Amino acid sequence: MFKPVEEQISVIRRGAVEILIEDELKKKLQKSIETKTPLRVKAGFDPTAPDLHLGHTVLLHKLRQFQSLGHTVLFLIGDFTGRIGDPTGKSETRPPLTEEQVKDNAKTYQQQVFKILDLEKTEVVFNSEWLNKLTPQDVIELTAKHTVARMLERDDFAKRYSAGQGISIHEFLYPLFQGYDSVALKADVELGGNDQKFNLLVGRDLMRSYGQTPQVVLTMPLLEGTDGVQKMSKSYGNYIGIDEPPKEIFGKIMSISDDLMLTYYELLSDKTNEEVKKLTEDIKSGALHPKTAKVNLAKEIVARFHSVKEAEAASTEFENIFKKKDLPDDIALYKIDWDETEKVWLPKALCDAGVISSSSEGRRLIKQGAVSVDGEKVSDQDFKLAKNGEKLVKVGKRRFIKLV
RNA sequence: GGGGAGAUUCCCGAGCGGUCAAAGGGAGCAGACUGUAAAUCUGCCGGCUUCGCCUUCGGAGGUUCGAAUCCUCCUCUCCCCA
Repeated sequence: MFKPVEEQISVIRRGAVEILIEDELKKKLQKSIETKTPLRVKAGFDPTAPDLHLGHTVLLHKLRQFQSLGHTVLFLIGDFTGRIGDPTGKSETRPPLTEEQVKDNAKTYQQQVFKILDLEKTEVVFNSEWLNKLTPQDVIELTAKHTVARMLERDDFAKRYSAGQGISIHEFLYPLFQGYDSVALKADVELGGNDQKFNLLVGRDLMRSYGQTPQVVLTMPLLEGTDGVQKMSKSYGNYIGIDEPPKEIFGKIMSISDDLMLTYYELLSDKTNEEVKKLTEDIKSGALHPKTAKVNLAKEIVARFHSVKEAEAASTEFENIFKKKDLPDDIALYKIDWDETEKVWLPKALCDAGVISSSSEGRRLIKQGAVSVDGEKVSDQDFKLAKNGEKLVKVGKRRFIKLV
């Protein structure tokens, strides 16, 4: 039922930043084959953000690969930590989530996650199950297993400490609790983003302290967002959500830089290593046009979360709008609230319609020559629309609205 | 407990009491170009029917003709000493 160790390893290794320690993983795999027992592969998720984006899927893909190899995924929802509220982001203190919210989020999570994961081979677990049961005594025992100096080894702690930024005590507890999760679950492997490396290693130490065989740690790179600068995150507004409409996903992928596209291929595509390598070379040599490669990537991703049909449709429409400068299929209609004069200042109307955020923005856009009504460019900032049937207004290249 | 430093527009980060809606960078938006919503270049980037007006610089007061800039108190953060 299980493939040979080397074969499994090559799949597992793909795209990973690090595997600590690979030899241990081999041993675990060997044992799993001998005992016909699947490995328990753990990955933790924060219940504060129920909307998954492509960044999350990097990890999910790796989990899926484990499942394809016959192993069991422990999908851990960190509801305990979520309910405490993580103030790491100093600018805005996250309010603690209620039990209700956590449950709702968890549900949404699962709906999305199983677009990628195999339901049959997944155990969904909540860490409040065991963390809530810890007594102060237990917590002290847990904290006694680690030192402040070691905590400060963690990169971001070290940086913040020397930069004079605050570190709350409970932040020290998170790695410990996360590690304790591994103890409670008797995990064989834990996956995480590269930024999680420290926490994952704490898990190894703790398991050893509790007399278990330490988990193997596998880290995956963080996916950069559409800006190509920061990691993909909802709060940076540079994310591509897997629940977004086909057109959005397609468009957003088309907006990433050609360089970033290659990274996306590596981390998100189902193409094999060899295929990705060839594609990279072909782009470099000019044999393959980067746009073509990007279109293919966009289609692949859209198809994954929607369907091949919708991916094709999104692709066609993209070409129509940006190449042939056609109109999209479905343009929103907004009914203007006409006054007695039956005229309305265009920026105001666009603002009311929600196309732009203020009439000042409308003025600016007109000044920049970005607005057209029924194909005619508007140049007068005071342009007034008369009540005269349906008007098609275009703002910039990709914002359309019909005004009535 | 004592002594210092700081809180600025989406983010980072400048800011002589007037010329500050506030430098610069990033993000974002637009235009040109193009091979795409890539890259590059240029412009915009608080609000208001805008050659003017209104609201912003942690909060509340105060000093001034005038404050993001000075004073007082408050809240929060950081550092050093204990």
